[in-house]
Amino acid sequence: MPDPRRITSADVARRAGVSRATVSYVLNATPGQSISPATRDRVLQAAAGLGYAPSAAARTLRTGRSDVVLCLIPDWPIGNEMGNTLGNLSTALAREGLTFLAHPGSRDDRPIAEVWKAITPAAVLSFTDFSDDETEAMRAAGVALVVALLGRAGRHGRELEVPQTLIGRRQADHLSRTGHQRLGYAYPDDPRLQIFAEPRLAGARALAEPVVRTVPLDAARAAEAVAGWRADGVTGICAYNDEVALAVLAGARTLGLTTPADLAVIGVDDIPAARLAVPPLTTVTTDQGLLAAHLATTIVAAVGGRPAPSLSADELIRVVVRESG
Amino acid sequence: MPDPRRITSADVARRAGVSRATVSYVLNATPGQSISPATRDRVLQAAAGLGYAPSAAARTLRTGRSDVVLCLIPDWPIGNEMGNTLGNLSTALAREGLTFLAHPGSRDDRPIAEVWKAITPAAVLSFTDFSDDETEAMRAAGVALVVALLGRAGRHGRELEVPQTLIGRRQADHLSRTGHQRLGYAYPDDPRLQIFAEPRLAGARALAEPVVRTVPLDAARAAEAVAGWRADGVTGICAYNDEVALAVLAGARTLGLTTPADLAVIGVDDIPAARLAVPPLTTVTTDQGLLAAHLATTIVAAVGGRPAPSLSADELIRVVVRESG
DNA sequence: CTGTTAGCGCTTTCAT
DNA sequence: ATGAAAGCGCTAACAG
Repeated sequence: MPDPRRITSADVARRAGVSRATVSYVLNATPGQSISPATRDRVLQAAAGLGYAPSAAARTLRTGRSDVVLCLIPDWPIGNEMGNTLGNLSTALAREGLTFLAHPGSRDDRPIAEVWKAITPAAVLSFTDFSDDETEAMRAAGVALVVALLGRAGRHGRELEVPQTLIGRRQADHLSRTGHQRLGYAYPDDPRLQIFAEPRLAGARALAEPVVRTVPLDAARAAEAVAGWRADGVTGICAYNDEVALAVLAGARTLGLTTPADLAVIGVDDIPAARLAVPPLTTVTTDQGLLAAHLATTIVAAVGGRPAPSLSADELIRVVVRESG
Repeated sequence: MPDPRRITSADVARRAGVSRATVSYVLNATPGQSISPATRDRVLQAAAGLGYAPSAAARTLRTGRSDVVLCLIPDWPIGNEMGNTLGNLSTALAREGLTFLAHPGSRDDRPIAEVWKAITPAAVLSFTDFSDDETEAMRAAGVALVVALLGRAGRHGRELEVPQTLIGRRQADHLSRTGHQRLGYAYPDDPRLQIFAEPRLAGARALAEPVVRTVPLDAARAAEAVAGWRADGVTGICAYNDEVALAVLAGARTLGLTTPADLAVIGVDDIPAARLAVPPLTTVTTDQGLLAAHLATTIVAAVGGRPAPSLSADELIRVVVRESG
C-alpha cells in the first residue's frame, strides 16, 4: 500500500484540539497573531508527536513562493573548493529555514526558465550572468534575489561577486614583491573557464603587463609555453589555478629548469596536490567558510527584504607561500 | 509590482478555446485520451505562445508526487569526477522529464526527513545507507526509489552501487601483473572517506594481502609510511585515490627513492594533477558518462515502475598506465 | 485569541 | 472528443 495518508496540518489540529488556522499560526510564528502559550505548546507537541512535516508543495502553491534557494551549477568543473562553499552555504541557509538546492547541467539541456518557473524559488544563484529579460522575468515572478556569482560588476547582485579580480592582483603582487619584473599569465585551455579566467587576468594586469599564454594540462605542451616565456625574459608566472600551475611546473621540469630560481610559479585554490608538488606550490586561497557565511547572510537579507551586508574582500583572499614562488 | 499574474493552464485553455482539462491531457499526453490533432496543435501553440510553464507545486500537490530526483550530497569532498557524473545524470534525467536537484549538507544540520517530506521527490539518491526505518518511511510516502550509491551489498537498490570493490581489485591486479609480490594499501587520513575506502581496500584484499598504512596529504608524514613499507619489503602501493598517491610519491621522493623502480604506485580517479606528477601517475578511472547513463536509466525505470537494467561493471573501470607503476 | 472560509493551479473522474 | 467540478494541503482575510 503506497500511501498511508500523509500527515496534514488537519491531523495536528485535531490532535491538539484547535483549528488548522491556529496550527498554521503557531508553526509559522505568524507575526501579529497572539497565541496563548498553552495552545502553542499543545500544537507543537501534537506536531512533533505525529512527525508532521508541512507540504512544501501546498505551501508554495498558496504563498506563491517556495523556501528554496536554487543554485544553477554550470557544466564546467567547479572544483572541490567551491563545492565546499556550497555545502557550507547549504547548512547556513538551513538554519534560516531556507532549503538550498543545486541544479547541475548546462542551460542548453533544459531551459533554465523551465526549472525556475517550476520551482518558484525564493532566490536564484548562478555563476554566470542572466540576460536582462531573464532577470526581469524572474523578479516579476516573485523571485526575491537573482544573483550571479561572477558577472560584470555594477549589475544588480554585484554584492555577491567573488572578487576574482583580487585573486589575480594578489598573485601579481606577490611575484612583484619577490623581485620578478616580467610576469607571465598561464591561461587555462578549457574555454568554459574563461568566465573565471578573464577577471583574474584583469587583476594581474592591474599591477603588471603579463605575457599571456594558454597552458594545456600536459607537460610537453606546457613546456612549449614555458620556452616561449623564457624567450620573453619572463621569470614569474601567475597561473589560472593550481592545476595549470602544476602544468607549468611540469613544463619547466621537462625543459630542465629549476623552480623558482629559473621560473617562479603561483597558483590559485590550494588543492591538496599543490603542497605535494615538486616543489610545493605557492598559491592563493579564498576563505570558503567566510565566503559561505557572507553569501548566506546576503541571501537571507534579500529574501527578508532587507539590505545586503558588505564584506571586505581583503580578508577573503590569502597567499599561501611555499617553495615555487 | 511583484506578481503580474502567473500564466496558468486556464490562460492556455482560454487562448486555445478549450477547457483546462483538455490542456492537461494534451500537455501530459495522458494515455487513454484521444485528442484530435487539430486541438492538440492549438493547445501546444497557445502554451508556447504564452510561455506557459506548469506549476510544479500545484502538480505535486495534486498528484502527491513531484518530478524531482533528490540527491543527498555528503559533507565530505566528493571530487570533480563524481561532480561530473552528477552533471551528466542531471541532463539525462532532464530528457526524461525528471528534475535533478542536489542537496548538500550533512544530515545533522537538517534532518533529511524534513527535506524529503517537503519535496516529496520521485526518487532519492544518497551516497550512504539509510536506516531501514527511513527507507520504509520514504517508500510509504510514495518515493518510488530510494537508493544508496554505496552501502552494503544485497540491500535494495544495490543495482546502483558503484563497484568500489572492483577498483581496489583492479589496482592490486595491475601491480601483481607487473611483478609486485608484496603490496601496500595507502589509506586516506580523512575519516569521512572511510565509506569509499573500505570497499576499495576489500577489493585489493581479494587479490593480495596488502600492508595497510594511513597516509596524510603531507610529504614528511607520508615519508614515514613509505619507510615503514620499505621495511616490510613492500614494492607496490595501491593508493586510495590520486591525492593519496601523490602523497606517497612525495614521501618516496623525500626518502630519495625512485619511482617505480624502488616503489610502484597506482592511484584512483585520474585527476588532472595525476598526469602532471613526477613521475606521471598510473591510475584507475571510472567511465563517468557510462555510469551516469546507467544511473539515469535505472532511476527512470524505477519511477516508471519497471525493473532496473543491469550493467557490466567491467567496462566501467579502466587502468590508465603511466610511469609510476 | 481562535475558527471559518476561500482559493493557489493542477489532475482526474464522471458527464456530455 | 471535450467539459464541469471536486479537491490535494496550506495560508490569510475576515468573523466571532
